[in-house]
Amino acid sequence: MSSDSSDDDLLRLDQQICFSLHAASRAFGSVYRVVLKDLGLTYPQYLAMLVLWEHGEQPVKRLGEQLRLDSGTLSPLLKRLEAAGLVRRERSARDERSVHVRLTDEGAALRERAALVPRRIAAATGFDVEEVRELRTRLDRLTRALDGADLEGP
Amino acid sequence: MSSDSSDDDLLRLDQQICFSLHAASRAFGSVYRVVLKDLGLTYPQYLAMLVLWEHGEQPVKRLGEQLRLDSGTLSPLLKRLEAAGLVRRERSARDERSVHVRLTDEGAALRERAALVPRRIAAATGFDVEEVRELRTRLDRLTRALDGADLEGP
DNA sequence: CCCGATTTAGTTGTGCACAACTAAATCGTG
DNA sequence: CACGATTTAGTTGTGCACAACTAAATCGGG
Repeated sequence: MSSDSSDDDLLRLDQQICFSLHAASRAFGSVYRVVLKDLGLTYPQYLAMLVLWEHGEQPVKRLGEQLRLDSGTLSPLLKRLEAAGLVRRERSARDERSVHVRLTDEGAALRERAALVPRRIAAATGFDVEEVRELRTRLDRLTRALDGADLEGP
Repeated sequence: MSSDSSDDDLLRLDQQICFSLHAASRAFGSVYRVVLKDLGLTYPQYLAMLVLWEHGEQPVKRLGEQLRLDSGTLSPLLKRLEAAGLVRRERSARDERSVHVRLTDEGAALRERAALVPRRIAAATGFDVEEVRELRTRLDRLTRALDGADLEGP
């Protein structure tokens, strides 16, 4: 990093970095909201369903690790999915601390209709597969760096 | 895009794209939350202050355009900034529909302490200036594409 | 075996995002 | 000028994110 930038320059640059990410994330959310509307899912609910469709029944804990969400977010979200009849939650008999989440028949069936979603999203981005892959790689590296940052004073 | 990908492949790929962005945005939020804590600002409040520091007094409408936020989000956020003594809101005399937001002396003074924030964030990312610039360019292009998407069915 | 530490979900409270709506001021056209 | 259309903030309701906390089950060292 160039050490001759003024703090004022950095304040502007800084705005653009964090803000671009923030804006892109919300723009994605808007597009998903429209596309997911007739599935009756929100964007975070769709992410949870993706994990369940791919990996099947699992405890809340593991779902949270894959989604990077804690129980404070997942518990009410899963309750809503259960109320919608898409999943069931059951305390494990072996370890009564953990709650296993599994798809209902209806939840599993929804996968068929969800299969149309990715193409519509991909079309909306206008990005090709290679470009998306590179962007994803950078974002994942960024996430890992941010997660591991120690944030000592300047 | 290759047309020989199965819908199942796309469901997985799709998860990774939207999810990477979602995760990166939240990871950024976490880092900002820690760094901004002793300024008494949240991440979105900091974004609003950045705009005010750079462009000065302006109506809620224009603030919303720059932040891509509507009044439903901005009104309570600005109320909290006002309660914290950082901004004042006043109905315009010329057009009483619009409310002008301006920094208080305290709000303007906070800029000095905020000047330390960008370097700490930049350090946490581990990205160099050029890499950040390229990532920002891609994200902005993505946001524009998503904003302009018409979302016709497949 | 026992009791403190750990693990796992859930609850509570705060704040952001956004859709849908209301209220009031202003604009524009006949 | 009158009056409907538009603009601008604000309000309400839903859902997500996360910190801080609680409750209950399990684990493990003495």
